[in-house]
Amino acid sequence: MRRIVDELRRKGYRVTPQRLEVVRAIWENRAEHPALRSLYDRVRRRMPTTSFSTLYSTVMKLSGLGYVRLFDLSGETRIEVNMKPHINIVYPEEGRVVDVEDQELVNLIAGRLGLRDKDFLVNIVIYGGRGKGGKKG
Amino acid sequence: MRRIVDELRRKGYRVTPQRLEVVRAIWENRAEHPALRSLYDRVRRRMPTTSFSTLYSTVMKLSGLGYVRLFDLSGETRIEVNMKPHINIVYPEEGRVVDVEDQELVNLIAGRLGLRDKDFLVNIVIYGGRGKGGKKG
DNA sequence: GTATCTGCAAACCATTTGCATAGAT
DNA sequence: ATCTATGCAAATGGTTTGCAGATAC
Repeated sequence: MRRIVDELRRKGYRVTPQRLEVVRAIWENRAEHPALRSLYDRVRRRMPTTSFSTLYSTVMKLSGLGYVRLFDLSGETRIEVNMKPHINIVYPEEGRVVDVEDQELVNLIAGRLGLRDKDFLVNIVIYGGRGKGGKKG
Repeated sequence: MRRIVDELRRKGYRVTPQRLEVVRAIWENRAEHPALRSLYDRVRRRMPTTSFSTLYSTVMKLSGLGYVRLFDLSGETRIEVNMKPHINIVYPEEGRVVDVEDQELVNLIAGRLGLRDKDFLVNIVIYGGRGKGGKKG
């Protein structure tokens, strides 16, 4: 968090109020893996002079530096801050993503599938009831 | 496959040449979990008088009936035909999705996370090398 | 015969890009 | 002073929708 900001500065990137607020919002809302647009709403509450462009370029920078990971869910880009291989339970119908702390299971999966030295994320997508209606998961 | 077509007819949906070819293309290319657009290209090779609209509405129908499942990968909608809980290894950088047949591991995960009666899919997303560059996974 | 399907074209909408100005260092 | 960041506004691109004419039943 502060580490990220320092690292940015160290790498020659500039730390602007907008950027600072984007990083802060990502950090504070990391549990819900927010979509870019909902993150944007949050950021604007505290720093109204932030454009989506700025948020976007900041997120891309963080992703490129490996501080953040992006994945799609139902047509939106969502943010994952936990960079360690771990498990997410995904409820596409509700747009909800829940972190599961079970390193033992992660290791077990990695061992079983030969992912020992791989950088990976386990998304377990839970489909609603009957298989009716739902679109993209 | 033929089952699907019969089922469609039984439910009062009409089986047109275009629709037939869409179902066929989905089935034949199921292993690569094609994106809608690439599926469309395939369909047009055999049945040039098919619009994207038609493909789209057919896929949505199949999804609604529970014959097919849709998920996002790097901004595209991709198709999953295997409706049983199973494991997909996803390589977002290459846009590749590989089915893994390991029912034992699936059961193990389900047991461990209490997903016994849930309808789910395990997507294991493999991130490329350094964490640089890559965008959405 | 008629309710559904097809295909064209337009709408949608999150994302992505270009560029002139502002600002961090 | 310099070089990166900001924000506006336009472009992109896959998806989604509306509707008049065509077609499976």
